[in-house]
Parts: sequence; structure tokens; C-alpha cells
Amino acid sequence: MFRALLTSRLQAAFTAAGIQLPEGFSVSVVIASDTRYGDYQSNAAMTLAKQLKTNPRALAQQVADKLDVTDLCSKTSIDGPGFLNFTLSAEALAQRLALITQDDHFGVPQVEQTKRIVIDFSAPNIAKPMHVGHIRSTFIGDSLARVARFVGHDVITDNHIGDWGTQFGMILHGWKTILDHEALDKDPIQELVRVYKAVNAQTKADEAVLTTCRNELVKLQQGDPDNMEIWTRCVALSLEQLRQIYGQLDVHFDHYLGESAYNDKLAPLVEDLLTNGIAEISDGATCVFFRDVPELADKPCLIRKSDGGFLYATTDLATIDHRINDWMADEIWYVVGAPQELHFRQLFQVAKKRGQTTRMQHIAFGSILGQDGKMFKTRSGESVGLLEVLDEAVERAAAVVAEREGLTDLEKTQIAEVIGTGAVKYAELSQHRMTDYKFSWDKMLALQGNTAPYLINAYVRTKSIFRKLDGEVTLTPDLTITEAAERALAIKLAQFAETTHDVLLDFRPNLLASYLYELADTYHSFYEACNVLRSEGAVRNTRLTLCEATSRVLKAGLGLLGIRTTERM
RNA sequence: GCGCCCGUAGCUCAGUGGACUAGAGCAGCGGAUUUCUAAUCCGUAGGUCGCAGGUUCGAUCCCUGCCGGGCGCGCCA
Repeated sequence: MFRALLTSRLQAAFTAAGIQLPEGFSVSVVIASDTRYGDYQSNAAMTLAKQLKTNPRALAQQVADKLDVTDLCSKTSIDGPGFLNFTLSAEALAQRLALITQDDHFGVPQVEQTKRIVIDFSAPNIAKPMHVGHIRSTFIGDSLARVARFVGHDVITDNHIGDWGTQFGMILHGWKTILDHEALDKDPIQELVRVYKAVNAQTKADEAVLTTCRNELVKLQQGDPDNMEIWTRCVALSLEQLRQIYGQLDVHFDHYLGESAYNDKLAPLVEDLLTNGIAEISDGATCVFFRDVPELADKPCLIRKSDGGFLYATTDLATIDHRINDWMADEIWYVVGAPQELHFRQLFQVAKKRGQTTRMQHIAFGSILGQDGKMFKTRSGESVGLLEVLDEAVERAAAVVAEREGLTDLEKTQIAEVIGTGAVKYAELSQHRMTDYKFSWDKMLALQGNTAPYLINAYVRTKSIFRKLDGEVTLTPDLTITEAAERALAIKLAQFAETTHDVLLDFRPNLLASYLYELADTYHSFYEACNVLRSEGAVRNTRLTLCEATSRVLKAGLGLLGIRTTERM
């Protein structure tokens, strides 16, 4: 990619100019923010001059004299207080373009060191419907998994479903007293939710019910056959429904290892921690204290309740063991909401105490808020169901597709599905993961402007051109980039490589989303300015190559966001 | 009380690892098509980048304080 190439060339120029780089100083070249001066820029001379207390422009000149980029750039310049600017040559761009149309990875370099990365995301609870709150973890996690795989990592996706929580006390009691079997056959989750809510309400009114529920839970945890059977059925029913939703979303997991998978590991784990002196008993509960970590000094991590029950952190620790010991994970990424930041800091500290050096990363994200600006309450309050959102999205897309001509009903249905779900995914992924946002139907389901259909439409436009060619696609290396719109598109296409790698630097799919939007925007402008089919010779060939490259990058890029494309719309 | 995150156009949000006019979308206004299918394009209008200091040649971006909002802080997950 150009950024990496220019960076190493610039680095070499510093060395050739005999300039000693201070410890920790790295020469950086970035895509130009102001394209008036060039396509790439570096402020290395300015930042270095500051440290060395010399004149930045003079330093830049010294380096520029030694810079050898004639094979990449048609022009380099020193501007303003000492910016080094690079303008790519038409030849270099043309070469790059050809590569994008041929390379399996569209010119995106593979990582030098492949890592085995376990990504933990989505993690819905059994016996509860997925709601909009699951959108973020599911889509961000899925996208990061796709990007990590694409650049060469060995990724394991694991859905750590909540199949062993205290909610089962209520469900078990409800199952035995108020379950409607007919309703269960019809819509299992809906019936389980009804039961759960009903019992939950009972416990509020009657303490005795709460006690009964607790007893049911204890019996389950002790392996009571009846309760185990009910639990097994609940899990099976829920999983079936979950898989269906994931299928619709095109999200796939290598494993569905829920909390229950670690049940028999918890007691030995806690014993082990006590034996090693990592954990201690405090007020009857088993805790790990972090007295040497100031910010956690008064925030112990609880791993066993005074009644002997295990906790969230206990299961997570056992899960870490499994991922490290059995899966040989080099890294573990947790795509979980920001409110759980403290939990993960504690968890990682415990792992550290246990001598585990695997890199663990909490990829946090902000909350989806209701219209009142407060978090959707998953426990008591109402939230919007994920299925409901998807159905509505597909419906709205279908209304638009219905007016199109030349499409069969089946095609229309498929297009509406791709566009509807794509719109929902894009609405999430185009947003910075840390910002909270208010849930809005209109935003989530918009089909115009900066949305999935806008990007898919650009792809469709590339496809329709090749359809008109009717097989006559003979792209030759004979490229001449002359028009401004052609050049702008070529440069955008080349930046796919940088963007894809940047996504993983800070786990931000929205960088890719906004890149793809810009690419589509640039393509739409190119499309208006440069007619492809009516042009001739090398110009036509160049434009066709641009279309082909755009087509490939859009499809691949959207694919990395988990968004599918259609050939027509 | 302590900690974390956020505060950018009417609305919803990007962005900036320091450059002259801070970007999109939606909503508003004005244009473009007997097309390579307009879910498009072009133009226009709209912001003292929460407030106050500090560092710097230069800060929306870094530092400090404050204000506003969200979330978290021992037996839920």
C-alpha cells in the first residue's frame, strides 16, 4: 500500500540525510487531509524539528533531497511550515488499479504474523428475545472477525451465550406452574418470556415465590434431573431460534459455548485461586483483591458468593482458561458494552496474577438509548426486538423495490432482504463504537443518503455496465488516467488497503464504512462525469478497469461489514 | 464521593496524531434525466467544534479546571 511504501522511503531518506531519529520517534505518512497539496503527507520534519529545536523547513529540505520516490510520485513538495507532500504518478496509480482487479486480496497486504484470535461477541441470553441492544455487539464483533480473517489472522468466533443465569429460577418455577404448552410450540421464546415476566411480577408481590424460585435454581445447579430436563429443552428451543436469526443476519459462530459449559470448572478454579493465595475470603465471599493496583485497590473481584454460588467473573475466568489452553489463543477480544469496563479490568488483572500473558482486549461500545436518553432496560423495561427491526427494514426496502421494473418477484424479495438487513447493519457500523445513540426507526431504516443502499447502488451500477458488455470483458494493462474524476476514483480505490488495516488498530469498523461511503460517492460522481460504454480505446479500457476495481472493492468492503450485495436493484 | 465515556450545523452523526474555506446525511431551497436503471448527480443555505484557562509559531483536536448528559463502583449477568 502507498502509505507503507512512502513511509519506508521517507524513513530511508532520513537515514540517508544522516539524521538521527530520537528514541521512540516514528516517521509517519498519512493520507492527505487537504488534497490540494498532494495525495499523501507527512509532518515528520515538523515534529522532529521541534524536538531537535531546528528549522522545520530546512530539515524537510534536507530529507527531501535524499528522497527517492520517482517510481511512485510525479511530484513531492515542501509546503507551509514544513509539510512533506506526495503526489502519486498516473503510472503508479494505474499499476495499483491493475493489481486490485487481479489480486485475491485487492492489494490489501496480509499481516506479517498470523495470530489466533478468539472473538467473543453477541452473547444473548437464553429464553429472552434478542433486542436492539444486541445489535452493537453482534455487528461490530462479526465485522471485526471478518476483517481480522481477511488480513490473515486465524480467528475463532465464540458465542458465549447466557444459558446459566439466575433467570432460570423464575423460568423453572413458571414452567411448572403456568406454562402454556400450545403457545410454547408456536413461539417458544415468546412463551418463555411471558412466563418469565409473569413470575417476575409474582416475586415482586410475594416473597415466598422468590424463595421458591431460588430453590428451583439451587436444585438445577445441583443437577436435579427434572430441572435439568426443563433447562435442556429451554436451551434447545432458544438455540434453534437464535440460529435462525443469525442465519438471517449472515452472522456465523465457530462455537456456541455458553456459560453452562464451564460449570464443572468453577469449583476447582476457585479452590486453585485460594490455594495459590490469589483469592481470599472476605465477609464470607471469595474475592481477589488488587491492593497493588491503585485504581482497583477498593474494588475486589468476587468469584464466589457467601452462599457458595459462583459469579459472572468465575465463569469468565474458566472461559479464559479454555481459550488459552485448548484453543491456544494469542489474543482474546471481548465485544461487550462499555458499562462492563470495570468487570473486564478486574478480569484481566486476575488473569495477570495467574500468569496468563495472552493479550486480552475489551472492545467496548456505547449504549443504545431510548427516546428519554436513558439506556434501554433489558430486565424490566421494554425494548425493541431485533426481529421486529429487521422485519420492518425489509418491509420498507420491499416498498421501494416494488416500484422497480424488470425484476421478478423472487428477485424483489431477495433484494429487499439484502437491502433491509444491510441498512440496519450499516446504520450501526457507520457509527463510532463509543458514542451512545438514541434508537430511531428512521435512522436505522433510512434508505437514502449515507446508507447501505447508497453503497449497494454504486455496486449495482458497476454491474450493469458489465452486463451491457455481454461477456466482452478484456481488460488490458493499457491504462491512461487523465480525467480528474478517474484520478480521484483510482486514489480512493488504492486507499482500501490502508483503511482495512486501520480498522484493527482501534477496532473500528466505522472507518471502513465511511471509506466505502466515500468510495461510492466518488464512483457516483465518476459515473456522471465519465461515460464508460461510449468511450473508446485506452480510455474505455481504463474506465472499465476502474469499474471492475470499484465493483470488487465495494463487494469485498461491504462483505467485511457483513453486508451483502445484489446484482440489480 | 470516586472512576470511565460523551458534549461538533435545526436533527442524527463523522473527522482532525497541529495547515488557509471543520465535513456528511436528513430536513430546507434551486437545478440536472427521452440515461451506462435517479435508491443518483450538481448547486445553495446552515456551526465562536459545551465553557474557561494553559502549552505552542499554530488547538475543535494535547493538558488542567468547571458545566451538562450517560454509565459503573462486593455477593445479578
